[in-house]
Amino acid sequence: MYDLAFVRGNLPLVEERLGRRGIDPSLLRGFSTLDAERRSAITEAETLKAQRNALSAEFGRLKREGADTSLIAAQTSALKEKTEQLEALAAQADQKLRTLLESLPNLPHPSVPVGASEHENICQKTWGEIPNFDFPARPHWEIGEQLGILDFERAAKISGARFVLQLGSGARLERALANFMLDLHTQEHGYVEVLPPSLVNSCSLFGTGQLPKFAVDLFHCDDRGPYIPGELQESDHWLIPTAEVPVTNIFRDEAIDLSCGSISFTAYTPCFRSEAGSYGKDTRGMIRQHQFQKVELVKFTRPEDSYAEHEALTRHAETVLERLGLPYRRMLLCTGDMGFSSAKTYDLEVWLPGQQTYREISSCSNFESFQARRANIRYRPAGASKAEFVHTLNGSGLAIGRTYLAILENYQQADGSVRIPQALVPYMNGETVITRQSFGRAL
RNA sequence: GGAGAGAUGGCCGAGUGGCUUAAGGCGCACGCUUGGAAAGCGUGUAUACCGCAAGGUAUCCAGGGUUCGAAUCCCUGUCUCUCCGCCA
Repeated sequence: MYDLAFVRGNLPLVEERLGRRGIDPSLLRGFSTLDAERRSAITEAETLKAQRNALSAEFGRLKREGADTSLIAAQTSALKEKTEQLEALAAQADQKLRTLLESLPNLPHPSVPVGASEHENICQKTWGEIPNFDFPARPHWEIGEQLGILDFERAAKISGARFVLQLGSGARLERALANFMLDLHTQEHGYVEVLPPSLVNSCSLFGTGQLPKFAVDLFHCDDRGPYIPGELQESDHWLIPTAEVPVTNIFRDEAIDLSCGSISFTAYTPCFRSEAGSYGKDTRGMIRQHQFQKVELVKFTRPEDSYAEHEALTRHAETVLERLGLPYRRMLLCTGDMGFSSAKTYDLEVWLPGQQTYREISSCSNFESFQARRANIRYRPAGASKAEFVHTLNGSGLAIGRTYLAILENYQQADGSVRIPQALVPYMNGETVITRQSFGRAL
């Protein structure tokens, strides 16, 4: 969400930047009228209220003196009616204005290339050697199922499509990755580990920008009744689509201390996504699941630090891939491919030999003050009397499921076994290769 | 799930219909005092919105209601605490 006064004072700029995102600037056409309507209604209503307050004080004085008060009582009653009408008018205009502003995506940073789709993203770097196998590279679902560590059929029986059951060394690999990533970020990159709730209320989802527009992408619990579109509650429950939501909302409605620099959190959580609208896409394997686990990086920074922190955070995510020896490239997303709340995003894409393609494994964004304004997260700049909105950033560091399958595909061997990257061996209790294993399945 | 008690400024806490945006204390900031510090004394200390400004409006958990007038009375909701039940 943008600052009202900023939009008012910079309408052409806002329209131009929205245009870059492919948003029709005529959306803002009603802004000026609505803004004027709102302001005049507020001014009038407040003038009347001031009169009413003065009369009420007078009433109290007369009452104490035992004088007649019937005239003033009648006057205030009449004023009250008029005031209420004007207030309703102001509230209506305010609501419309708010709805308009809340529906607009963040303005792209000037360094973001203009483009309509992912095809216009810019590759900024590539890292690592693409493996050259002397046997046909297989996709992870074949590798995992043959090793007995991934079971998609039974997961479908238990829960339905887009779930996976991990077993034995396969389950352990997931845990090893989580621990490896958390240790790296806490011990070498200065993040504080947090373990947030996996269910959040709708106010939190509004704060990070998922609500009200993207409700269909989320799982909603009906323990407090159905979701009424647009209604924000503090007591309903949604499954988190990413740890970004609970972690960014840690400081919702607070003023935090950034005098010593940024605050950095890392969190390992499950993530739940409805994947509505992705029917038939990535149906095989564990690329696109209703549930996956992710280690997330979140930063709260002063505005002047946020772009340097964005580069740092992205490097932190890249370091995970480099330590694991997984080839990747860094893409600077164009305006048309960025998420709703982001001002600038880098995607990290890992090489998947089984599919001969790069796939997104991390998305690192600077939201500037967009989320902070929605979630009301502020800080007091040194020497300033007024609190300002912080900048928030986050990135996957990394999505575990996709890291997992990248390891299966990049470290596969001719005999179907999978080597464990050196950095993970200590987390695998010394295991260096995953070989075929069975767990009660008739072989 | 049942019963009860609460929610007031950065913090503690007073306040049961008008003189309360809110006593008092703590904290913090500035000044005086001091060789320096502490103590002491004094002054100040929320946010948002409207307004060119003077100033005004709103906010005592949230939303409704009663009233000429609500922090205060009524209703609903949320959260916290205590006890009981159930439970990893």
